[in-house]
Amino acid sequence: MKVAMSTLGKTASSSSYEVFELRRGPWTLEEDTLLIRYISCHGEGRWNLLAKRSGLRRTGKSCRLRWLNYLKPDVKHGNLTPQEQLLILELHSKWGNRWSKIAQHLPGRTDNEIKNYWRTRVQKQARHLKIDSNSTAFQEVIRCFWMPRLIQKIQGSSPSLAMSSQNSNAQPLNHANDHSILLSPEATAQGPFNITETAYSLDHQAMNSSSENCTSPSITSSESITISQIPQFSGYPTSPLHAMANSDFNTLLKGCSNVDNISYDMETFSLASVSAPGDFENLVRESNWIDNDLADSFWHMDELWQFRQLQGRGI
DNA sequence: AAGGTGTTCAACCGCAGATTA
DNA sequence: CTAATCTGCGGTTGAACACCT
Repeated sequence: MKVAMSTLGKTASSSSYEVFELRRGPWTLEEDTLLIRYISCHGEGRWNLLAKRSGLRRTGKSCRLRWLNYLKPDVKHGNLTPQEQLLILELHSKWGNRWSKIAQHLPGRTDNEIKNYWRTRVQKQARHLKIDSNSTAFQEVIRCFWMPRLIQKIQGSSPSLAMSSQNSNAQPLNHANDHSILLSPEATAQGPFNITETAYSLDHQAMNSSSENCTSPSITSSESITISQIPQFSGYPTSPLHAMANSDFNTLLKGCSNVDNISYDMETFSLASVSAPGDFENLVRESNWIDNDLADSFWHMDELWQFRQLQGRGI
């Protein structure tokens, strides 16, 4: 798959018109190696120069994309965790398709990956339900069914989340604008999404019934944070996160990433405000899509990535 | 087993704003 | 100041794979 430089129009620098062909399409192992080597010697940035000097027959754009989305060491490969999915849903409700902005709050995840997740998973469900993914109705579905399920999943996979933040081993997270987050030393060391020791206390019964009456989980807060310390959410309607704004769940999410500038609208939150339209409740229950398609949709890409890494090293 | 259909995600494209000469 | 170039973003595409009939 090759394309002559002259066909690229504006993309190609006018000063760089040369008589060689640019490669397109999937990157080969050799190209990856070349790019990694070049960047390890010269650093990233100045992509057009990099493309010329590295010997890669690629545009600077293509090199940049390959590096940022795939080769960069801190890029996470593999399935999005329920925590990450939850954060994406919440941030998308606030910012819309601002993928790069959302990605900034999911360390190791790229805007491309988040965009793909949204289009392939979230929008797919909207299509199944025959509603516009940008509609208020679909937002309701996400808020009342999907998010609580993800929260359940998070809870289920991390029994220790129920532990109180009063854990004697807890220590303050190094978080610029937050003096309230308490994480165990292990959790802190594990990185932003390993929050198993984060204070997290929810009313299980309310949680379990959330998909039936669409009432967001009621809170049995251990009050490790005060309302004044909780950032204010001003985005689209209240969500399970809003519902839990007075709980340690905020601690959980904040532990997930740098969401300092997110604003939680505590003033507008009330349990009454999160009741769901019955139509969607039935629709969603009948289609049974949440459990099957979303919360449980985990793949096994980690192994593939590790395999590729080994290949790259010639192992 | 084979062909058709659906899904995923890496990569491309066009555009706009930022930077540089 | 202006034009050229670079960079980053969001939308879209298409190859590869999975699933279904």
